[in-house]
Amino acid sequence: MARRPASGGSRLPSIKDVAAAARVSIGTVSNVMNRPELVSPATRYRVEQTMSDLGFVRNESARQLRAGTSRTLAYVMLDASNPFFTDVARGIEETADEKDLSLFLCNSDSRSAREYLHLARLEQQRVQGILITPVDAESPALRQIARRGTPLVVVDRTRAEADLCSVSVDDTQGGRLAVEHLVDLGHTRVAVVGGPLSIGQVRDRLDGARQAWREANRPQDALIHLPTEALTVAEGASAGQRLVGMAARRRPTAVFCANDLLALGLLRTSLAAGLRVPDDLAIVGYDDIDFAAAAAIPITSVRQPRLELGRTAARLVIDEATSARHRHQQMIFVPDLVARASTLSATRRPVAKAAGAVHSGPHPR
Amino acid sequence: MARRPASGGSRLPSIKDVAAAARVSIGTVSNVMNRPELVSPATRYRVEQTMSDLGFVRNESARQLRAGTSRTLAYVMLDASNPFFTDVARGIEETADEKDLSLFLCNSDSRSAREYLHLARLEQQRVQGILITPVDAESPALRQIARRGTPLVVVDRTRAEADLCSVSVDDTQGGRLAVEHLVDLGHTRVAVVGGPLSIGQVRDRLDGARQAWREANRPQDALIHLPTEALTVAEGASAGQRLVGMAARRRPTAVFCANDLLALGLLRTSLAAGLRVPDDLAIVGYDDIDFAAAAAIPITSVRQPRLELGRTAARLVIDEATSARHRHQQMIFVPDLVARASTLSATRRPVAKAAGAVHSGPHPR
DNA sequence: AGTCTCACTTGAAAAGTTTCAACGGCGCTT
DNA sequence: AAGCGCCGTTGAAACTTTTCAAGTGAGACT
Repeated sequence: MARRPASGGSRLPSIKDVAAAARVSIGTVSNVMNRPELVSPATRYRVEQTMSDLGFVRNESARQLRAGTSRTLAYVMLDASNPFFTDVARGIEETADEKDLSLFLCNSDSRSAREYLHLARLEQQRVQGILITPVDAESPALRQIARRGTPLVVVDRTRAEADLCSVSVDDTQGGRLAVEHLVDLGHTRVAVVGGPLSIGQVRDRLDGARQAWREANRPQDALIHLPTEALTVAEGASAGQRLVGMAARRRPTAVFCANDLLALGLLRTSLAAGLRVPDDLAIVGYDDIDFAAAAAIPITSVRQPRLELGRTAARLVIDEATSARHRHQQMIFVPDLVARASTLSATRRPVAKAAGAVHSGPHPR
Repeated sequence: MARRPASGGSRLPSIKDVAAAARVSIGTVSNVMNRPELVSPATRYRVEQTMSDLGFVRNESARQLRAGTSRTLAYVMLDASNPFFTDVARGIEETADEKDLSLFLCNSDSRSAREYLHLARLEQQRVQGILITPVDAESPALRQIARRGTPLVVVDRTRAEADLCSVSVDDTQGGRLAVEHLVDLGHTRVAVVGGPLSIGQVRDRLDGARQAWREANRPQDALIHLPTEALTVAEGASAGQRLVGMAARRRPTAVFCANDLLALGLLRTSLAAGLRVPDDLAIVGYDDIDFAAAAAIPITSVRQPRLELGRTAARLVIDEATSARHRHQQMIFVPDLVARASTLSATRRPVAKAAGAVHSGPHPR
């Protein structure tokens, strides 16, 4: 059983107390923990007993100070309540587990000030590496951290300058896929929903949408933009209100939402207002979070390989931390479109199974 | 601009380097950081300049080793991809921010081994306090950690022994609310969906459901249990399959799901199979996550005050860490029911607005 | 001129661990 | 009996910071 140390205070026993109680030197106790093969079985056993008797807990600060290495990675998430990012985190975790590193999650909640605070603390903590989906991918603070020696990789964004590792998905291409899909289905009035434009992902996705629209030779003004303040279900619902408020003949017959949360909110408002989806209004989302497929009318969405994103990012940061000759890389994944009921009307649906999701392959141009 | 230290290696400059470059003693540099009012403005300015010139980053391990205090809290979450827990985390964060503490999130993913690993590392890290939604609330490991001196509070579970602080919501009561609601609506065949029973929350919610059923004098065998392997959308869908496979006259007319993820999965399968919700099948979920309200048919759910849960837990752990005379407390919140379209058929719906969610007050017995 | 105060600054100890050169004893070999 | 190598153990230095008693010097007061 664990007992408190005999001393009056509540101080945890140190390696010194263990050494004294086990009648060995401090060095031996340390060896028991770090290189047990150097210690004779008898001594080792005695020391281990003493450690558990005393309730010894190794002091990580001291360990790290002396040894100079830490065993943790950190991921600074843009929005912990968006399942997309928790899935990325899961991917990171997988690789971290393999390498016996632990992962700390921090949430910047899209606020630069919070992000900065987290980064400062992580750097002071001398974590092995930082993964971050930054509020602003071009921030010079990121490079500074990397330059000072903490490996850092940008997740889900690319930096214009290639001065850092980054792992991302081609958002422009994703936007194109979405709109090409709608064009293929014959839609001629389409709305793109999303904002704020300060978020790079949003900009790129909408840009891609516009490109595809232009290339399909559709008139500029038949693609309208409904701005939102954030990428949330509530904002999606509010955009939906604006949409259903429009006169039926002016109203777009399809919308592309910059992420699935918006799409979910918009779907709900539209159904509540009596619109039929997809017949009156087709909806495409982005991210393919589980909730998109689980919606009552499963939502067509641009799928990003989020677990793979996380895994790759973790691999890169570990490489940067351990390999002497590391080159920065910009990895860009290609998204694909998962067509579901929110765009495929029953008559056009290629597969009879009502519940089935249809994975499109790489999209034909 | 930040420059690398002159020395060939990539070692970060230490306080000693700063002192040398600014021609002051080490103690003065430390004072600049920790008690700037003791340092003359001129010196302070010079030291601060030097720090930023050299790209000095304070070593948190050394600071913590010497000062003996840490400025971080940690929350070990049961399932980072369940929005309920990220909302609890947000509540914790709020309080942590106020006290200028930073919060690290760890994900045990419902696996004891991972949980144990995280706890061990956090204890070694000497964090200020640990908040945890444990896989097993009765685990003796939790008490041991608290006894050794790391303040620890259990979130969303109560310990049978009151040897730790805990903050939770009355799950039995929540189960009762759900089933009372269904009984009030006249349902006579009800299914409860959830598992595994090793999860305390699930046990309590189902117990509450049974109690309410018994008290309504409904026959035992008219309340059936559909077990699940986990509390996920996929498992909910699979339970839904079993449900729709039943002969219509034997099939329950309402289900109570142990959480909203199950309810979402089940809702989707039911709709896909052509059942009308709530007329053929009424559905009640648990947790009232945002996605429950955002579903195409908004789901009636038992609401827990999750932000408040987090805030309170954080306050308790901080109290335990700082106040000399702290008494362990078990705080139990009372859930309430949010009635929505998934149980209120159009004819019975009390409010005409199609999209509106109806918050029930404390439920009448 | 001597003493006192005050505002800053300094130097050294201390925190708990890791690391490594050195040591002691033991069994072998010659 | 002397020398050697080996195994297990030891002791001390080092990591970077905080803390605090003590020191310095300038000005004020008597």
